[in-house]
Amino acid sequence: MASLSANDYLNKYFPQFELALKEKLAQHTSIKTFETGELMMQPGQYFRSTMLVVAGKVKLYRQGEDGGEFFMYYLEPGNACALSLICATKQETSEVMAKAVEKTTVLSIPIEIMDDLVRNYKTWYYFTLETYRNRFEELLQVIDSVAFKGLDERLMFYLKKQAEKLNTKQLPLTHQEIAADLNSSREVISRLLKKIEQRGDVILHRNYVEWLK
Amino acid sequence: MASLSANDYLNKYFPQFELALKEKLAQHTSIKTFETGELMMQPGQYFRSTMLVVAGKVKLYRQGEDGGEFFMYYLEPGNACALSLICATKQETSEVMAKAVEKTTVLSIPIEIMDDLVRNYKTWYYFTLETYRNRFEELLQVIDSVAFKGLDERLMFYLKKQAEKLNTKQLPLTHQEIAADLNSSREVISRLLKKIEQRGDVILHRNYVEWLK
DNA sequence: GCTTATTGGTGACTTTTGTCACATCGTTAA
DNA sequence: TTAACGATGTGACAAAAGTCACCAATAAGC
Repeated sequence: MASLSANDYLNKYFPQFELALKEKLAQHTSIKTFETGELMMQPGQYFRSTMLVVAGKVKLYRQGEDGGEFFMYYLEPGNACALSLICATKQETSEVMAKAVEKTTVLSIPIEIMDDLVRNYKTWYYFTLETYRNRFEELLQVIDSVAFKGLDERLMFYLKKQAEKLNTKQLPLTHQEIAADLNSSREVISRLLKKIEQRGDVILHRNYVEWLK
Repeated sequence: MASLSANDYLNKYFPQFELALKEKLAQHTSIKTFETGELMMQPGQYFRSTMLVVAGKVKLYRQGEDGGEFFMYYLEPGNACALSLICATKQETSEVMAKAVEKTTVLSIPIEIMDDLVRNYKTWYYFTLETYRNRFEELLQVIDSVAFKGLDERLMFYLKKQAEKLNTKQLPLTHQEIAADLNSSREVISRLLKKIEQRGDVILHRNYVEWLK
């Protein structure tokens, strides 16, 4: 695949941006890529730029003091990292981990032009609001599932979200990985998956789970 | 107490706003009050204005399908509701409950002038960013405590936050109320509080808990 | 005063979740 | 081919949290 220019990416994944904004961004952004598994962001790190995802997939998760993980949500092409929008502007540090789960490409926007963008490009301003709102709501959903539901329901919620985001019924997840994302243990997840399989909502295979709904 | 004008409130609780912004707001906002216990916002409701809290205290919490509650955070004078900033702009509905826990006064800003504010008043723009960031971080802390900690630690975290926000060591909370906020049950909370008392971190009284740290 | 409602305490039990120990089955690399 | 490793299954047990039943102390109303 021939590599695309910033302008190509903007046209494809950010069509709602006004023309002048796309031109401005094309002039000032640089394209960065991350390999599968590469850490893009970690607690305590400062931002010097904000990032628009244009290829791949980024996993955002919280890290517990004991080293445990807790999955929050994915970012896909067309998304921006809400935290980098905030932190870049205010020069504060991040509180979450971001990891590329596929080879990922981002447009890197230097913080110097953020002020200009928000002030002079209406579609940028709406985009940032939209971004905040979407991430906020995803966090609220995560809170819901942890606060009000048992592990079995959380697991269903998790699998459903994976099927939607990965856009396939064959979820390439081991029980161990699922357990890590839900901050639980492998055995418990295995048992719950069995129960869900007996109910007919999934079929279990080696190295993947088939989602039937 | 003689009632204050919008301008008085702005000078007192939003001193960082530039002069022109304060004048603008004073012209266009109305003052609203809510009685203790009054519901200010509930899921499914549309916003026609955004609110700046200038007196009292507002409790934000999530409501589960089963009717359970789950405390998120308080808003105090000087705070704005992040959700109302977003929702008002986008004319979408709220996902959380907000309740006045004291007699509360807010400045109500009509959505019509929001665009103008963000575009023409730098201090407003920074204020909204700050608001988003703070609420986001509070949510992350809540997620941390639910995802990684047992109920005993969550209880400590909760009491600590109450002591800070209510600015007193005598926390006016019954065990039943605490249980509701943490979406647990009264007996469990009673037992954990006893344990914490034996450790010397609190003293239990009727209708209040004395925080010793 | 007396009655009643609210608040808090406690034991016994169940359910959910986590942990440990091991077994099994595929896959992969030497 | 065989040893090693990773993924999964499973039983036994422990710990955490929720539930039920009931009691005692305090406060509020009549």
